[in-house]
Amino acid sequence: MEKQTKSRRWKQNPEAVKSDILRVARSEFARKGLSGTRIEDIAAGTKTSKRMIFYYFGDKESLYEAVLEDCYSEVRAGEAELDLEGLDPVPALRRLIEFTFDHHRRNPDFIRLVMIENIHEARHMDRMQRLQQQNLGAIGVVERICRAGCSAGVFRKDVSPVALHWQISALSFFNVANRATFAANFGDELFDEAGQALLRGNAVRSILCAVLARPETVDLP
Amino acid sequence: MEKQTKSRRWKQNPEAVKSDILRVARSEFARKGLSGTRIEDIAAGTKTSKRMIFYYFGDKESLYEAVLEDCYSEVRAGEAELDLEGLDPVPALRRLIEFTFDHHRRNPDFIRLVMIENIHEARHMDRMQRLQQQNLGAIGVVERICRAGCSAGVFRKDVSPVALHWQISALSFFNVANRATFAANFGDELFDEAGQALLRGNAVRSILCAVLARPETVDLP
DNA sequence: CTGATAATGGACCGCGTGGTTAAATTGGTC
DNA sequence: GACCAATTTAACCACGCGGTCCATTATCAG
Repeated sequence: MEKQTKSRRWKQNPEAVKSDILRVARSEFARKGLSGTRIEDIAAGTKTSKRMIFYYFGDKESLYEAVLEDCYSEVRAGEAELDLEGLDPVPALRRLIEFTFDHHRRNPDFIRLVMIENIHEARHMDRMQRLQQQNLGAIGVVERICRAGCSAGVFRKDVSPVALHWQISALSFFNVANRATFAANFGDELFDEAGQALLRGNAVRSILCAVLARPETVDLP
Repeated sequence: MEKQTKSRRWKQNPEAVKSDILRVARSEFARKGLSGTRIEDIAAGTKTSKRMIFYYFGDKESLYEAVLEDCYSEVRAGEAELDLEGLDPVPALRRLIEFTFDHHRRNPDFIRLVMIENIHEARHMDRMQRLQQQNLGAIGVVERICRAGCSAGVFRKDVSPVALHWQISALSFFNVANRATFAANFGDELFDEAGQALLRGNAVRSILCAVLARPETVDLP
């Protein structure tokens, strides 16, 4: 019984077809949204046909949800690569902020899918409870930093891990999500390398500063 | 020649019809996006017919642009009501942040339209240069505060007005735009009144703190 | 009143698009 | 080879929806 690895590879390969579809669908949905995407356009980018999309995913909405879940998992897996073990609270938090900022920049399709999901008031996301665990993990990182920082006395006693995560997300997310309109309104100076470095530095400074018990004791960038 | 005010009011009233259409269209586009919105749905909410929508606005995309411009003007007009005259830099900035935070919360449809416009990579917004002036006005407020704060020595010398505006927008915008997915992932505790007060206070603290030359000299909330 | 124009109503059209039906091919099993 | 289920192809369909045509009414100038 050497099925998956050998016999399947001869000609038919459903897994490959499915992930091929998911790949193309992700980019289409991210670019055009749920209603804006045409299944035929997805099929065109695939090695397979429109019919197969319905064969494997049922309908448009289910495909969209599969894409969302797929993309989310991948991104959360990427986040898991961040290692803060052994770092003191302040450098750990600094690194977390910088990492998140960069990570969001590297995953614009994910950001766009989340934007789109917000337009839909998270209707589909609500249904996928598989993500909840991974999300708790994301908060866990912040929580550990907060505990360490508080008990060491360097953080304010009243920092809220969720609010802190919110703040990190807000700056990192907005940077990618609203780039188009912000640039259209106020110019694109903030979006070249120098501008991005400035925003990233500002993010670190402002968040750290807000969290520290005595900001003046730490040198901020 | 008492046209607008009298004769028009008898039966026909194009301006009223147009603004009626705009009103309904705004809410539909904000909720469903450009491709997700059905003109017939707009018509259904109007006192007039689908036919008239095309009569006055030509096609769907033009209507969408009209909505965008209309909404933008209204919101920018609302912003103009903020009066910072006579305030010192620090309280002025604090008030600007609080005002923006609240103002965004009060205008979710505007936020959603901007989100949607970002999905479209600001394609339509680019074409409406009528907004540029109003946008410069928005930056002007920040600029004045910065100049005052810098020359008074209370702000860091290197604060960038555009970056500062970016930061204020980021927190205020994300708070409304990503409420759905954030709540789906991490719970809605941050979105009741207490949570919002916390986020608003954090926004003030972190931004102020990042801008001040010597944070420890000012009492932060 | 009359003629011209702006504003409506309502039926209508065409085609893009999500989704399906039915038949053919493939790979594995005995 | 015979048989079966999974996979794939190609043609097809229904209909929602953006947009239009044509006839009718309201308004105003003269």
